[in-house]
Amino acid sequence: MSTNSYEPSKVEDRFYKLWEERGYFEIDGNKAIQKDDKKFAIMMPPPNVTGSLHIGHALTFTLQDIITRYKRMDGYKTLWQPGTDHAGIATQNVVEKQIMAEGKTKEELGREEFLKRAWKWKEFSGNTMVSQLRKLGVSPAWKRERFTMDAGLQKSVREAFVHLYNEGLIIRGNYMVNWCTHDGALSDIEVEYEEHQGNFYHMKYPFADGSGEIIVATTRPETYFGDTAVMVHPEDERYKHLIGKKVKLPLINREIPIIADSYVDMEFGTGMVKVTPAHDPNDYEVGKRHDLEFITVFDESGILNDFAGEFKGLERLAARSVIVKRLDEEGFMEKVEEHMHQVGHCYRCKNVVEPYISKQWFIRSEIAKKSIEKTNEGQAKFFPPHWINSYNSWMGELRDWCISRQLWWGHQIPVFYCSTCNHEWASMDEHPHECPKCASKEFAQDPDVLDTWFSSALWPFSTLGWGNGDSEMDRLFETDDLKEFYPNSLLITGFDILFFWVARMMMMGETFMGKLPFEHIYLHALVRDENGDKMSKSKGNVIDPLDTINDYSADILRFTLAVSAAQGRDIRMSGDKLEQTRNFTNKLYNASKYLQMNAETFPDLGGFCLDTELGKYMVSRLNVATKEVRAYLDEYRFNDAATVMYRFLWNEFCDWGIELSKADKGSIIELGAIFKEAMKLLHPFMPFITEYLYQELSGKELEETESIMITNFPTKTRRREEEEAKFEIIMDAIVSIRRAKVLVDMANQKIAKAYVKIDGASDEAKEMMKAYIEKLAKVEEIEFCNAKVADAVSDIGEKCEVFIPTASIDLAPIISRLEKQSEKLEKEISKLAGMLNNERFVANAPEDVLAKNREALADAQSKQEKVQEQLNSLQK
RNA sequence: GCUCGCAUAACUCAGUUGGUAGAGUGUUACCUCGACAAGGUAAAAGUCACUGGUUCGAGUCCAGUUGUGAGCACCA
Repeated sequence: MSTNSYEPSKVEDRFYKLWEERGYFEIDGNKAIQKDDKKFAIMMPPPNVTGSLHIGHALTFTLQDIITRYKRMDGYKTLWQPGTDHAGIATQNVVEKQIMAEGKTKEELGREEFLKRAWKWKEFSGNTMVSQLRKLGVSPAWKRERFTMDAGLQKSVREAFVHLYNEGLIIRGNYMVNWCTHDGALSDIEVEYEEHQGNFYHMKYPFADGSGEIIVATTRPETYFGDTAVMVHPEDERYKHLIGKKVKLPLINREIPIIADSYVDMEFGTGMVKVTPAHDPNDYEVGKRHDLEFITVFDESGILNDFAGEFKGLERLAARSVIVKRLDEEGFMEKVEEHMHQVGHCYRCKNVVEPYISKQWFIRSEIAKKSIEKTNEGQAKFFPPHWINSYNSWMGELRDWCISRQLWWGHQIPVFYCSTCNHEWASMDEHPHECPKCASKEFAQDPDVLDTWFSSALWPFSTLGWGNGDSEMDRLFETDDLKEFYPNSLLITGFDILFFWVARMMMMGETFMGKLPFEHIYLHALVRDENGDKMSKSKGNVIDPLDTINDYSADILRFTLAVSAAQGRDIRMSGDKLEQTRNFTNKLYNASKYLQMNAETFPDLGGFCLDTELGKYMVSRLNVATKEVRAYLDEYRFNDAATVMYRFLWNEFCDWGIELSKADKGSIIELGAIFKEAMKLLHPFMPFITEYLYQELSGKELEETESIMITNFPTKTRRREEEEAKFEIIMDAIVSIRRAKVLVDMANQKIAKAYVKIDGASDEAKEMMKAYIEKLAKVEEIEFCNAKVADAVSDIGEKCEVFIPTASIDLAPIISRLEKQSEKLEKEISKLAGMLNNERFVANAPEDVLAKNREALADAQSKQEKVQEQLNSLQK
């Protein structure tokens, strides 16, 4: 190694390029280690094609990459399917703004020209996301990268649509939908409700016969032009007699009846409700029940129409204050109260959403039925499991899904209307030649496009070739893909798109493939800032993952995210945590430097026999770590798996392995091999530094050899109890001596002599331990003894007792420490004795627990004896 | 209103079928001893939110309370 510290920027791009060029990321990238019938498939949730990488992406793709690299190294034929999403509304809005900046409108440009612009923008901006992703070191099968509007996926969308259309599962109709006056129709979940301080306007409606007036209360006075009734509860004694009478709407003087409907809550407001069937979902139902007229008072852009009389031409929200003022002037406003209520906003543009009657396309909710059943039969498993509750409750209340969008950017609905014979049909053919019924050439395609989530709902199988035709076969997908990779093994995504995306994939996957699309669904939480606040541009607390990669490294960002990713828990990201990981990478670098000071290169573990005691001990610890990392990764416990690596490499390998090797240089070759093996274990988390150190210790350059990423993930998990027991004693003795030395103010000094009393270790074992203890405890000479040593400071460890002879030292602090220790032991003894004296405990507790407790009690008691003895001797 | 989380050391958080409470950071003391001061050694620090229950035994299971967060629904 030539430099003084590891420089990630020098290796990350270089390694990534080599990995990708060599095709390691592709499904046969690990061909040499693939095992029969082991297949793993995971889909990348396609990020918005014109977006840029944010910290949430960094988290989700890091976790996906960890699992993918793990499976790939573990011999699975692995597909991680990458791609991007066309993101209808978001992308269209961006392009519209560009055009507006040029002083034009999209209508002036025309649909065709607009789409050209959108594609251009997609080409320009579409690579940003994927190139940023590469910086993160992720390893999806890039050669298969898809786009939700590429040719094959357009075909699959048409295939799906036509199928559902012909089955009657897609229908078109005039219904009340969520309408954004900017973005058009939205599905139910695209509306975000927010608390809003509004007003409750109490309006006077005079009776038609001039015999007085009634008071109705509303939050949206501008809709009253569409009122076609006033309703009261049929049992309401106050108003019963009014049912059937007529009132006149203020200013416009249209007469409407007072009707009775039990929907009315008598306690709320005045108990009199204006009914506006065309502008309120409840009133819509009331209107149908009572056969009322549906009067729409503003157009698709929210501009009031003729029904609004003098207010025609005003925008609905702007009109409110004008209307209220006028009503007040004319004496129609009884009072205005403040009123807190929920107002729906468009999730894209934050515009206030209106209930609006419109002719739209819907997928009927029946489509979800089987996928709900199968999920509850356990055919797909959620991690963490409680998400199934949210899934069920949402799926259970599912209403028809509005899938048409008044946009140009997206999959245009493949339905055609013949103007000659009025025939309507859905066509697989992008450009049909004639009406299939009357052969007329006079027909037009529905102008709307499909909800973006319609195409992403097909993602788990459309990317595998379903419905693609065969144009891109063997390039983007292969013939057997569906057979090999459907259902996908796993989905990793954020809980926030459980309904938007996961649920939709479940219904579509089940419908078209007959099987749920995933075996496992891992939903991760949110990344927050160090104060636990949500990151947002307006708050200015956004952490840009690319900045983090530049300032630290991709490895550091990845590991920090992984070690923080406890299931179901939000992640607080902070500079402190990144620094902790940076220190960890520095530790690894230095450990490797130490190894290289002692040998040029190191073999791979497994190619040779471990001879040294230390080597055997460390390999046992590695095996324990291997077992744990595997178990944790198999359960998607990323934080636990990462913590195990941290613990093993720092607290075991460096703190003890390397230190002990200073007393046994012969073990260093073995430790190097073990370290290399540990790099494999760590590779999924930190792909770059592990590759670097692995090659360094092998004395190779990646350019001339195979990558660590297609070596076998460690499999050995056998523990060597015997060696572990020996080293536990060694470490205990070392810590005990160090503790004793602190007491006599000799902490960091070398001392001449120390005695160690170990019960039950053979002379041979003791001989082996000697050098290690001398070196690490800094003692000139260790002598093993069988009895207490007089005139000595002692320390009682877990497995041994040590004595440092002393002539003249201050004993007071030693005595106080021992007294404290004695108190602690006393507490422990009374607790354990209490348990063991309890007949019911002894009768009911399992044998191994009893044994463990008895042993613990005996231990504590003998320790206590020794402490007491020590105290006695010192206090003389 | 319904559903689902969370509450453990000063701070951030682990704690997987119930079996003597863990990590990192921070704190204190000491250490430049040839991997690493982005480091080392040692130490101190917890009525596991509260109340009750089940059990021989509860941070862990059950019921309730308080605080806190999220999702869904309703609101003329």
